[in-house]
Amino acid sequence: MANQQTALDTVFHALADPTRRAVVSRLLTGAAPVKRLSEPFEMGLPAFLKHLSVLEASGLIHTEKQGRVRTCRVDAARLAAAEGWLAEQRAVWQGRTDRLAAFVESLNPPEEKS
Amino acid sequence: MANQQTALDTVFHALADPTRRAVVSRLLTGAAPVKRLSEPFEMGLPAFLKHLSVLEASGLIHTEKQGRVRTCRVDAARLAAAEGWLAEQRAVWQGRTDRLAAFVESLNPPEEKS
DNA sequence: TTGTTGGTTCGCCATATGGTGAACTATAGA
DNA sequence: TCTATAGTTCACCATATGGCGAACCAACAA
Repeated sequence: MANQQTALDTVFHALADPTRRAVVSRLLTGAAPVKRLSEPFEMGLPAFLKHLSVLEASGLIHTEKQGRVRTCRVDAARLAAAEGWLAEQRAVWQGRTDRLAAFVESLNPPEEKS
Repeated sequence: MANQQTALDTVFHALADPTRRAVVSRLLTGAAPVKRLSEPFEMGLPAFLKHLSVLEASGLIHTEKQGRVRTCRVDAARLAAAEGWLAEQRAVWQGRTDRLAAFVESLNPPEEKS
């Protein structure tokens, strides 16, 4: 699972940037070539390509070159991995607060609210 | 919402490190003082404190000092914010694939599978 | 009062990140 | 064939990150 941990590292790191989150959001509505993706942003292409490579290294997107255009598409499974970790954590926390609530109730039996 | 975007930046960045994720996980089972939290890790206290301050800056944890011990506790709402963004994205993607499936079906009417 | 313990601060270091501009390659189209 | 376009690579820069050791402060305990 050390591998998985590294995967979470790179996925969360990739998402920790508004440009990259915007790209992911955009790609979720459909694949797109690099230039089209880069248009909404102020930065130059080299900087934008770095963002793309961070995203690709994280597995959040895959790219494929055909002729002179490179098409990018998102890998929703990776997003799900991040969401999964968070859901796990929430489950732990909810379990704890549920037990806490039960404990408090056991100390202080709930009154019937009329 | 620019503020929220910044909040997502810091939350995802905070989660992009195994040490910090472990601390969050640990704190979800209950509050703890700094030293106890730091014990499982190899690094020195100064380095560990930096991780804590990253977590605190992101709002994922809050700390409070009483006497000479500083107690840390998690803020589950921030975790939920990150999970919320991911859930939103998944909804977009699912909406798209649902529409895609509908479109494909409209082209190629489904056969009744016996 | 004198240790010991929990935490903090400081200066330092190596590396990673996020951006730039300029030069370059390779394909598509006229 | 010529040219415009999509993308890539390179060298460079400023700042952020993640770690260290050493010195330091403050509070509890003996």
